[in-house]
Amino acid sequence: MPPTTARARARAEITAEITALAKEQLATVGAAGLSLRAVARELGMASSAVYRYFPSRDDLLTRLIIDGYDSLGEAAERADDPAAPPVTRWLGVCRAVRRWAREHPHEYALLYGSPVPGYRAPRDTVPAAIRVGAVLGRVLGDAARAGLLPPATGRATGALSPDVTPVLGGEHPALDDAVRARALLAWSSVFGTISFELFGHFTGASADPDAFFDDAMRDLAGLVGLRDA
Amino acid sequence: MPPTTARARARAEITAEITALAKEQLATVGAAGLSLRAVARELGMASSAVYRYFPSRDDLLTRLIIDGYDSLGEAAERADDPAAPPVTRWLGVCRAVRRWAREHPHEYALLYGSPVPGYRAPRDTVPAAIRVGAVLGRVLGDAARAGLLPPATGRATGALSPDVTPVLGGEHPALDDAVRARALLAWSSVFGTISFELFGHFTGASADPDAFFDDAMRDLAGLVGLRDA
DNA sequence: CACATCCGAGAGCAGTGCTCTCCCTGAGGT
DNA sequence: ACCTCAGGGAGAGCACTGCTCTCGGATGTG
Repeated sequence: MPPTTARARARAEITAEITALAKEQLATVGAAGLSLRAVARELGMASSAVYRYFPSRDDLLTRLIIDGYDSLGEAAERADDPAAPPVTRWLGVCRAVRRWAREHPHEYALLYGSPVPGYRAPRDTVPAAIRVGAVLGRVLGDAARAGLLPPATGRATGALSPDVTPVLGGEHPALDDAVRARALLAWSSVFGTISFELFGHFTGASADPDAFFDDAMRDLAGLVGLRDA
Repeated sequence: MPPTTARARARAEITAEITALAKEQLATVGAAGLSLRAVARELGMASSAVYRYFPSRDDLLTRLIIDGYDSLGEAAERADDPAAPPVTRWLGVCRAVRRWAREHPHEYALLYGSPVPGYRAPRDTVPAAIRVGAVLGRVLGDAARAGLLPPATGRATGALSPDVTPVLGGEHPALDDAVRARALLAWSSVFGTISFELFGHFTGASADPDAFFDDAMRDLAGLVGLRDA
């Protein structure tokens, strides 16, 4: 259902122009430097006019955040080859995430860095945010179903909410809370390593960042119990 | 050598007052909301006068960053009981870091969140930043020297810079690059987990965050080869 | 005492997010 | 065909920011 009325068409178009320009500005000056007035200026319209499309700067940011999650999620999905063995898949997805992060550092910082001041992520961002995690979760679930996961230890700690089950591989005898908890740990670890690298906490620590990252991701795969063949 | 001249005394005092007030403001409104003018106002002085003490807002931030690293580092050091077994020590330090992070969320975000826009951390922050890592490194080194680490695998990938050796346990036959790399991974994972929790990426995922964190940290300890007894 | 330095205050510049008011255009209903 | 009324643009304005510059007064040093 493309917007039939000319008004709606124009509105959608201008909204897209604004977000595109904002994304450009985000990529160059970062989230904190993103200025509504600047995009308006560059777009040749009064700053007040932009408010017809985005009620506030935070709403623009929310748009960018959602788009960012989607862009990252898509990159992860595209990088995943369901036919490949588990560890290979895991590594491939991790590499894709890292690659995306290095190509879009400001966007990455917006997603996984400090929350924007006084800004609470609205619920709308959740579905997009889950996409990346879901890819890793699928790798885990597929491995379980292929019998490539060690038997569950049964050390269910009750630390996890049942809500995460579907996104972390789904139900399977080899997937108990302990495994899922380790998957969650691995997930946050992936972003921890990437963040550390991107935000400069590793500067001077690794001589070969690519090799270090690959080794680390393989270790994480091993932590959650993934193995090939 | 306390500053004898009254001028220097007053200067140090006012500098301290400014940082204290800035820290307060940081704790309430966050780094992005930190306003030099507000500090000046609350201090009863003209905004321009503050610039006599801090050439720019970023310099104030640098001060807060260094203090933050030191505060966190001290918390970690105080939490470490060198007499305890390795995993206990590891867990204790991790818990202290998490505790500090939860008590100082904005300060934590300033240290480990997105880098401040257009702001490059000066070299001064490095020594303070290393303190936390050094505590974990010491736990690793002590474990190695106590013979509580599995023998090195010898899978030296050359991914690490030799600069990290001293801070990651020092020289020891049980500490090769593979172990150190895993320690570095564990380090970033600790902060990845805490960041995810603090920045809301775990919301709804863990029913018992404390238990989840402890389990995760224990898993990480196992990953680097730590074990008790 | 004289000189130099330090340091506070005020005005001012350029920029920000956001609001309010005014006005015109275009779409929908009668 | 007309009238109405929402949609959307422009401009002025408010309160705020970081930062600079200039002007005096206080303070320490030769």
